Amino acid sequence: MTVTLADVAARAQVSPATVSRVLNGNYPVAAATRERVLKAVAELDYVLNGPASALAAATSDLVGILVNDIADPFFGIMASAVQSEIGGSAGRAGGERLAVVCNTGGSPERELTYLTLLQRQRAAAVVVTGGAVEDGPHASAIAAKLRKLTAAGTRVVLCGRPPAEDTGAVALTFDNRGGARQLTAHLIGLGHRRLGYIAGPEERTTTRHRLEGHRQALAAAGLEDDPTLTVHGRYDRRSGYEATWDLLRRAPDLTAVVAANDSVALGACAALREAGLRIPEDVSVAGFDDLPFSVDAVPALTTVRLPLSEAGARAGRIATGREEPPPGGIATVRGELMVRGSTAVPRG
Amino acid sequence: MTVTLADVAARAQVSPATVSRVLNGNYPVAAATRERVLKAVAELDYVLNGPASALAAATSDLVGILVNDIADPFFGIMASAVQSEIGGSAGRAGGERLAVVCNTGGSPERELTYLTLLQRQRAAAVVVTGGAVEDGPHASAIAAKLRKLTAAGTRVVLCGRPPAEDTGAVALTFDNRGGARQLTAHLIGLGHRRLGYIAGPEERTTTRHRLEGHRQALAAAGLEDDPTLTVHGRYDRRSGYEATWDLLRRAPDLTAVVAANDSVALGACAALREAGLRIPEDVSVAGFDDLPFSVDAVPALTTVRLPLSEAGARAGRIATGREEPPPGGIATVRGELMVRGSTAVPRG
DNA sequence: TTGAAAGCGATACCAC
DNA sequence: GTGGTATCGCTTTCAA
Repeated sequence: MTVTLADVAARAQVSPATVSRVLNGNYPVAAATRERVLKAVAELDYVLNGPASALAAATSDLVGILVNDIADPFFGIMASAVQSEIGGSAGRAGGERLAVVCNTGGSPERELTYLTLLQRQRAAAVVVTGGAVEDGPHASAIAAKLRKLTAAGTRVVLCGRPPAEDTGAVALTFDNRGGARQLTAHLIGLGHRRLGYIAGPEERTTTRHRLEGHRQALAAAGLEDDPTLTVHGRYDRRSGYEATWDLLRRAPDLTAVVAANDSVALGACAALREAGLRIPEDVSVAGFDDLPFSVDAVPALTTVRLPLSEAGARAGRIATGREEPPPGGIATVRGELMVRGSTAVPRG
Repeated sequence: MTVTLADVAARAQVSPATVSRVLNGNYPVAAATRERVLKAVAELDYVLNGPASALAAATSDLVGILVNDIADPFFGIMASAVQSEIGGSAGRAGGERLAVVCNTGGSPERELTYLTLLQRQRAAAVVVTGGAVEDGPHASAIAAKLRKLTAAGTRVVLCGRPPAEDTGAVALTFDNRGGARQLTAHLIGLGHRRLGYIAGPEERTTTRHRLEGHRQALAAAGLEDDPTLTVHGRYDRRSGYEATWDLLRRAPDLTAVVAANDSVALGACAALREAGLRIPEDVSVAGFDDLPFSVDAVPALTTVRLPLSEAGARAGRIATGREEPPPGGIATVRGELMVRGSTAVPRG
């Protein structure tokens, strides 16, 4: 029924071993023989059997990419960069690697499930993106899994997530603390004194780090860290919308809102407009990530632009062994403050 | 080194066959035996070897999802829906299926490459999303590949792409023509007479269909189809931005712009604002897709909302055999016109 | 440079 | 309900 390597061998009048060698290209084969084999492959329309190949070779050419939310361009941009980087170069059996983008929905359980699935597939590499959940048992279960993966020869790269101790995983982390500090400091420099802060989910590392940076900036300016000005929510638009109404209720005198993420910032803008406030005349909005559409949505937005593509590309290269991991296995990638004319108009 | 099924069998004092049955759960096994096996699995921390399993069973639990641009939320939303639908139910070997999201970048070559890669992996199903390229040789090469996939038992579902003849692929198509007709008719109903149209890439099916719908609406209203009012570009923001400037140069008197896609619409808005025009007072903007962020970016946008999640979910269910394919293998999914208060203010 | 043959690890058929 | 075992298709020594 299906064409096998043996069929190709028969047709080309060579042994299966030779066909395998031609296909994998990592072995000397006489030019004439190679021609004959390639011809047979084409004529029979032969397609290598991936599972059989992976079984025999004890590795596959799958590369897993874990993302929290595939519908969020933040991850889409990173995943895209990783993928184009790993797909490019030649690998085994046909030269192409298959990138597997897995959507965890931010749930540690699904993250673990996907890691197991990739382990089962004997993935060549795994890139885990996005902030981690800081819950103890989950974190250690994931660390244990990462350890097993690296032990089995799978390269593991954490992209935009803090290093995992003793796992053998390489980490490219974003400077979330520093970025948030810069962002808030900029607003304070403009004259803002009452700043609302919309944070992400409580137990995430990104949430905590960004919040810490925000507080550092407040402290550095001698401003009080009024707890009523901080609201937690999810990393999405709706959450930003609701949190902003919440903030306006609690502190009608605020003049700026810092959002821990671009989607959240968009929701904040929607709420502000609905409340009859003008951006940036009445309230300045600032956010993290700087996704392309935010430029259109909020022309005056001030953001910290994270180098998603660069980080993703680098993660992809490290995952495929085309770039040396950073010394110590950890590198910190810094964001850039993007100012698009936000102004300070302390109200009242 | 690595733990195999045989090791588990030895430890549980049963045969490999029994372990396999317990793991796959599709065979009667005595409760006591099952317990013992599960215990051994846990103790040895055994992980099934996917490739070996796929080889022996002649199928894998991989499901491929092809998208044109993973950084575009349009595809992210669909992919997310497909994935959550296929991951949900129990399958073989552990109950989980692995969704493989592949980024083709809109290139037919890469599409073909990925289909081959999935064929090589003996994927259980493939969901191909987004418009197809209408180029003859490519189209037929892809059709041939789809035919081979279905012949090999892989379920193929086209989601948001026109049916492929005689391939055995199920098609869920969006009513792009009808949607575009509705959209343009709505604007005409508001009083607009000079409408710019920003189309997608020339050779795409979605581009052509949406443009046809637009023209049908113009014709129905007895309006001339001025070719200078139509501009082609890519399906992204930048393209919308450039095309809009182009349109404004050619036809300064236009009062509405229809964009073939949401990202394009955002770019159009940016250009209009930059040109000093107000939306919707001076120019009304209308678009396709209705992505979440567009609500914030362009509160007055009129769009055709495509049911991306529903279509994706349905594609996922069909791909996993949990929903019957539509009669004839083709179903048309209709979009909904979303009006957010765009107005007609014929200028001049 | 090429061929022969021994696995790789799980599945599923056939007995018992 | 459970065990034995041929088999899946390819890779990779080892020889020639």
